Amino acid sequence: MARSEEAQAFFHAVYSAVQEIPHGKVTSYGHIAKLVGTPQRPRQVGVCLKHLPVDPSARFNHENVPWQRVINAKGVISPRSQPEGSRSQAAALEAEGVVVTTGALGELMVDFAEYGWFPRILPSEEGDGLESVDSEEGESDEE
DNA sequence: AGGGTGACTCGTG
DNA sequence: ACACGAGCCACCC
Repeated sequence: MARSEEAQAFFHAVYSAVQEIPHGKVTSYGHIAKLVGTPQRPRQVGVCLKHLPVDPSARFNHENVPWQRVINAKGVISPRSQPEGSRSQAAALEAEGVVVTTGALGELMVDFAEYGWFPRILPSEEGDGLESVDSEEGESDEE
């Protein structure tokens, strides 16, 4: 294996958590990090998605992991080295009914109040089952 | 083998 | 409200 078993477990946990995001909803890198029990590593969550295999035969790949449903804490589709990346993410989200708006600076944004998925994280799940309670959140912000 | 980069966040000033 | 700095750590020179 190229990666340490520890890192591999992290990748696995992240991909599994992302698969829990409901169709037509979005969450943040930071929230995924909390779901897998490593709240101080939202950045590594980005690394995992960046390296998500395209190859359909891989255990986790672009087809079975809804990578497009993860955006940053500001409600913006994170800019990449390649502009097309964020564009295709926006397209993938719109394809499942998510409205993506364009800000003054060209940022591709999603309204968390409308599409956000931020289930409460129970202490007993931390770094273990990584299952989550899907409570209808009353996230109020963004405007 | 060593250092820079980045699909992030949060605390400060 | 915006700019920085620190923490994080797998990848890629």
